[in-house]
Amino acid sequence: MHQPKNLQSAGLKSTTPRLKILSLFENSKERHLSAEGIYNILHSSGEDVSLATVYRVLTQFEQAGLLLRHHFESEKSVFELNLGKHHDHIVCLQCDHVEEFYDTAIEARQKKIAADHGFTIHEHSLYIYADCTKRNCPNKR
Amino acid sequence: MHQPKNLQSAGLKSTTPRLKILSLFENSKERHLSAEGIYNILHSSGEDVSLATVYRVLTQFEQAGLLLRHHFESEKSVFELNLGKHHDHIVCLQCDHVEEFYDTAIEARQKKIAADHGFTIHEHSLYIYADCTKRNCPNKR
DNA sequence: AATGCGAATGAGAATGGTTATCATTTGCGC
DNA sequence: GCGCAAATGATAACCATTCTCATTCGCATT
Repeated sequence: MHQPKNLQSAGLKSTTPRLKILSLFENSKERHLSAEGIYNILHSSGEDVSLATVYRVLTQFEQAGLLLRHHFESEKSVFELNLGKHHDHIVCLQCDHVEEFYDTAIEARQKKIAADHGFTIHEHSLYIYADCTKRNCPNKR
Repeated sequence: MHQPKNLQSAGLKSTTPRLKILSLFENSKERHLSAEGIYNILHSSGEDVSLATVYRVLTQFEQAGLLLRHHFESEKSVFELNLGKHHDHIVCLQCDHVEEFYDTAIEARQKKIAADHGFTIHEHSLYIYADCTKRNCPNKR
């Protein structure tokens, strides 16, 4: 019940722009997309959605729990489908490729550290910035 | 040799704006400051430094290794003196207070995870967003 | 201490990502 | 099919940050 399959169960009317953007996230092979990226993809496939609407829809989807927003080192926000499983990210500095990981030990340490400092964790973000040049860097920039 | 005491050893002329900003970081009790914050502090103490200069100096200091730049959840960059000891951050969502920590286990796990994925770590950022309301939240917003 | 020159600064314009405004259009219950 | 609230598109506005360019300053050299 963390990620509703359709828009109405998220309390959102099913409109053309929303459906297009949602299906983009579900079908694109790149899980992590920016507003501008989405706008460009839609326009290059002949779908006209205004940039303002892209931003509005992304924010709504985030609030509805459909999407997660990330702030990597670039200035723009990046979004991914919220599949309900928390994970952290490795971001390639060469090609912007993003890989996901989850580590029980890190999660546990964080909880303990926050507790030791008297805090209650709300959320956290862990981004590892790295080079994947020795591997097959998929989309060199 | 990681954090030069003065500007010339960092290859920077010692000018009034640079000296003021550096001493602000060295003397202010809040280690983490934004460009706007610095501008405001300087102006309320009668020191006139233009906002453009604040931004320029912060960027130069960062490149010289004097300062570290962080992107917390707010849209603006936050800086702190680079004392040469890496650490991560807990950011209070109530009052923006920042606390630092360092955990050997987390560092080790990160290195291992990156290696397992075939990456070479360049750097990483770990921010824990939390509530310190149960403690004495110093500057309620 | 006066000179000169490249670097630094200030004021304000410009930029890039994102949000707000408002007239027009659309989804959808009746 | 009607009607109205909600959603959209076009564009202006916003905010943090960077750029431009004329003026000023640090500092090495006389």
